[in-house]
Amino acid sequence: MIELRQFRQFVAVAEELSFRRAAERLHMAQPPLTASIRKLETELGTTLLERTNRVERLTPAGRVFLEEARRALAQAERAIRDARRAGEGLIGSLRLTFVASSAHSLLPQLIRSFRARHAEVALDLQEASTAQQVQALQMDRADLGLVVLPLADPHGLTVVPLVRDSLVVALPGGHHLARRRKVALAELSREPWIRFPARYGPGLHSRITAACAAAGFVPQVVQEALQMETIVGLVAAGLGVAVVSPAAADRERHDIGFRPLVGPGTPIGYDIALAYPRATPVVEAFVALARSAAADRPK
Amino acid sequence: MIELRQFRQFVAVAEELSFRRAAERLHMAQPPLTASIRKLETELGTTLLERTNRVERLTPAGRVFLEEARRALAQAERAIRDARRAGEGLIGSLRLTFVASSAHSLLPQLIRSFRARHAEVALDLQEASTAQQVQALQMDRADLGLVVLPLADPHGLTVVPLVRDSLVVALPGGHHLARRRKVALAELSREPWIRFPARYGPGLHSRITAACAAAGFVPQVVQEALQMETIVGLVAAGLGVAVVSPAAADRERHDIGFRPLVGPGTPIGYDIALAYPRATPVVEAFVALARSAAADRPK
DNA sequence: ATCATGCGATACCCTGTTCGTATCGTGAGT
DNA sequence: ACTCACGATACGAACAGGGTATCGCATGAT
Repeated sequence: MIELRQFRQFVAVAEELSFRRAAERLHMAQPPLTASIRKLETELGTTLLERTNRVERLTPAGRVFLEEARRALAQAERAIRDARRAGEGLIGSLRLTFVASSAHSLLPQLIRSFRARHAEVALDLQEASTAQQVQALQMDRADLGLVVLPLADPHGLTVVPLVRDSLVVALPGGHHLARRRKVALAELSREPWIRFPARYGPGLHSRITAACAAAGFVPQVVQEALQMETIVGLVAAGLGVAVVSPAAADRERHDIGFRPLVGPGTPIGYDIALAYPRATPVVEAFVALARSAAADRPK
Repeated sequence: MIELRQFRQFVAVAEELSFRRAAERLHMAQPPLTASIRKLETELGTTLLERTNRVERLTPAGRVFLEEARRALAQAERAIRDARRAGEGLIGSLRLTFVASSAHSLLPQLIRSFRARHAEVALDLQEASTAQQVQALQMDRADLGLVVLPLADPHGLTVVPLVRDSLVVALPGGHHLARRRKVALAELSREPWIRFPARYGPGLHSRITAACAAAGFVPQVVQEALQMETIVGLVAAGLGVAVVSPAAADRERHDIGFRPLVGPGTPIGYDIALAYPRATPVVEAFVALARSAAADRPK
């Protein structure tokens, strides 16, 4: 059976047109090279070199073989290189799902730094609720999910908590609660609420609703809005208060204030985590990157 | 260094998803196969298979490597196959030159039968005088030439005589020489001649001129013509006689006759031969074919 | 729960191949 | 004619690849 070694050896001889120089290039002695080429010719059933006392030229078969052998060597190289790069997560694809609430702060940052280092990984991004993501991950329709904890059924999934966001309440300027350093959830029981619709980020939505129920009230929602900008605007206009992720606090202005929201004593928070069914190199690379990004991030 | 054997082994394992079955397919025992794949993974610096107790699936790197390895194997196969076929003269190219006088009888027949057996050989046909061909062959501008003997300077060329054509003289119907079985060249000394122009087949042209000189006369050329049809027509019309190759005798009609031309006793002939500087497989195949075609051919 | 089955991993040995060293034969250039 | 350079040949040593026997372990059946 003909091996790549013989390809490499023949290419060297063909390019040098000298057994001696080719042997040098291959870091081997000349006699075994001669023998190897001879064996190759026998196996091919044709002569590749026109020999006199020295190598004169290639035969037509030699010219054909040289060209095709070079291609084969290049393709073998490519196979090896690509496998290595795939092993390092440098090429391949990543089907990443994410909760809507991460789309405005955490996700863009992660995507940017991942793209910078793994430009050749094809990213397939898909927004989905945490429950949908768990299903997708378990059914091999996604590789990695950015979810809100806790997971109802984390069976077969590795879960890596990334950041704990404490919720904040957005208050209109001059609101009586705005004088406080922090606001208890129960204090919002009689305030008019502005919320994201439930279908947009059901995980976070239901967490808040559950927390309110635990505090003994049902939020009085006077308005729903999809865009963070809209919500902030409505709050600033005095229509009501809004419980939002701290990412929204970037939009601090004179006519709106953000205050930490606390439950019975402790901040009301929600954990964002990465979940995946199998640790492929690409997944591991992304997780490692996300971990360090999360560590850098001020709580 | 990674070898094709490892490619083949991995492809087998990846396709069977079982070391045992793959080993069977490869006609080897399972333990060395396991060891070989392990070594491959070490050399690649990445794992290719997800193993539990058995082979579960390919890793992303494994999928990449499988695809690229298949391509590499296919390319290696192609290299081997093409080298073999080139060695048998089944692929490649042939730069064939030929004298104009062969273009109407011998050449087409050779080309046809060569093409039938060597369809994938690229034929590069070029008409040239014998002297030009000799030069082209010696300067590696042609691989094989169909020439008229003798060669002035056959240095470095192998010459294979193919056929000896005896010249014939074409006579108008009713011409006084038409009653003869054969005609001596000297008898044409006072006849009006119709000839090919000298630039069209100088080899044969000069042979005839030389033969006339040896017979003590210079042909009285009343008309030159390029096409065999034209010459035959002019002879039939009684304008003169023409010395032509016997291939023209196919055009025998009631108003024209063809008679063998003899010198002092012997037929005046000319030898057509193949000449080549190097015996490549394609050249050898063509020469072998031409020899057997010439042998079959009635003199 | 226990046991049988099947698969891959490990341990060990052997054979064939491949490479290195030494040397020879032979054309080409001086 | 002689020398030089190159490829071919001969032979020995090291190694890698493959074979056999066996183990550990997960899965599925009883």
